[in-house]
Amino acid sequence: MKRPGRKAATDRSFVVALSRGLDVLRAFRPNDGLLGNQEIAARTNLPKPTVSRLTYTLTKLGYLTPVPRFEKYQLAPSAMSLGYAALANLGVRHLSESYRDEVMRETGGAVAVGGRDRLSMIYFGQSRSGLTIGVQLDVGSRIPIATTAMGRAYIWALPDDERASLLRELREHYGSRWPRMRDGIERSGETVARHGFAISAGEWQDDVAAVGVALKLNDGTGPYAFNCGAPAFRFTEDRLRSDIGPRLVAMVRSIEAALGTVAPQSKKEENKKIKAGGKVARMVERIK
Amino acid sequence: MKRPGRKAATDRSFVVALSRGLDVLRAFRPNDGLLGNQEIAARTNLPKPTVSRLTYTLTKLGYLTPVPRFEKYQLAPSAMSLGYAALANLGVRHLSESYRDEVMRETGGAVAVGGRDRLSMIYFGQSRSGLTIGVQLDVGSRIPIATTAMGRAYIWALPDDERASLLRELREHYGSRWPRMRDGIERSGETVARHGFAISAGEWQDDVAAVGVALKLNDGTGPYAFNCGAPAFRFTEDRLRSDIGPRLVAMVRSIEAALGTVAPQSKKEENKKIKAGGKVARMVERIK
DNA sequence: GAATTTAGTTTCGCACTGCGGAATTAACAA
DNA sequence: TTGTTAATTCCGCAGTGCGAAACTAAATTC
Repeated sequence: MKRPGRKAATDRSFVVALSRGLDVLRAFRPNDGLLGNQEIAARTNLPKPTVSRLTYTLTKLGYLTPVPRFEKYQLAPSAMSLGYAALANLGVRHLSESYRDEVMRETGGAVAVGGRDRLSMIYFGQSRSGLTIGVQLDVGSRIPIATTAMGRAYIWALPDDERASLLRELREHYGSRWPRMRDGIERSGETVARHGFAISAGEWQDDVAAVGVALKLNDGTGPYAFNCGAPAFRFTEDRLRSDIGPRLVAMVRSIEAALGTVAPQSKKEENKKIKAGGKVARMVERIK
Repeated sequence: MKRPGRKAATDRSFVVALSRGLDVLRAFRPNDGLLGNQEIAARTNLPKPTVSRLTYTLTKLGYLTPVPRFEKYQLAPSAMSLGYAALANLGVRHLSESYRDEVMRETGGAVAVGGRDRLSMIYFGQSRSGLTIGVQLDVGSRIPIATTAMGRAYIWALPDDERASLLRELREHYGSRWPRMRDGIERSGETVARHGFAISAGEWQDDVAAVGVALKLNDGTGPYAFNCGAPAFRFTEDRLRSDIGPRLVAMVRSIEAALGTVAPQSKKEENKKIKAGGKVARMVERIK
């Protein structure tokens, strides 16, 4: 008999213990700092002894710190270092910095790049001036995909099939709130098609207005997306359309040019890509 | 027969698969961005099929992205979000920000807080002005424990037994280079005892000079450490001793006061702590 | 100060996972 | 073609990782 609570028994390459351990780490969300085994068990739906073993392992490895005073655990610095290795390797982050700074200075808005994690976009980097008060987002911050300019730009940069499955996930997640969100997403689909940027004015936080533009890479990763936002009184919807949006589009196009993302650079590369087709297809299929 | 490559078979609570999966993630270091299964296998000393399964699992979970173009993997945004949750929960980071800023302005040096991961210190947060060129360290950056001011301050804030075992690890790690490092560490032990700060002038990077001061918490986590550094021509050894060092010590004492780290706050807490003794001891013992 | 509640740990037998040596497939290079 | 290098698939089985239930230990209630 199959034990309860397992993933599909058929997938012999999926390492359940690893998945569960990472779920335990993810149970720690910003601002609830300390968690006991009990709470972790509740959040992850894992039985207590299993959680006990996983926290024990994670502690030994240095990803969790016990806080004896409260008999709870806290994420440790090691957990951080995982993430920041990721950051350092995201070329877009570094390469786009000067472009972001420039647009920030020109527009007075905060400019950021991010990528997707589940149903959120995560900030890789951002340019803020002392002026851009209000929005206090840092590297690593999450914003929802469905209601933000960055997220919507991302959605419309996805290949059709991936977009479809993302939208399905969003629908499930949001339940009754979905129709309103879908409308916003569809509207931005139009602005993306027509002008290259998505808009969200007051749809995420009612005093924040922003535009978003996606960046596609040709290495199979991404897409990523940029935004430029400010308090609503500073970025009127008109200004977003006529000034900020086009500017951000221009910025991203420049970055694309700098990255040479348009097409494989050489005959050889082109060749490689075609030949790799079979293998890649299998790879993607399996991951799907 | 025991299979090769396993941890001590006796520890029934240690989840090997989780440990290995995290090792795979850690195999990605800043600036070598893409790794294939082969390279991961080499770095982690795991057999190829095992790596295959782990990368498959991590990819499915969204921690790795396949880069089909090169048939390799890259750390994905999800990996980052783990680390960020850690950051957001480190009260010291946020609470110390204004203090750090002030010292940065007063001294012209970059001021940072960090904690330990293995044999490195990791930056949680830092204050840099436009003036502090040269040192380009970001949140998440690693610097060695043995040769930096931050690391040395940390070492001398550890309880004796933990310090001893850390020093042992360092000795093993550095081999023939150890004696020189030990000298530096010992020297800073004296300055810490006498003045409260550690110095590293040109011992990490020969054009960087810094002081470090540790912060002990009474919740059982940490310790953490602060540094204040600048190009060597700006911070002469004399100035470190007479000006920067004392200033950083004063800063950390203020932060400690603000955190109320000196003793348990209430009779009830005190009580709790004592009663918890037995359980805590067991916990620590097991983790040791 | 006994009874209850709440949180975490230990036990233990065994089902099934995760393992890894060896074979296989695939993409290139010569 | 043949050789080389890298990744995946096979597959039998050792032993890991599992989780229900029992247990311990604090904190709380009455």
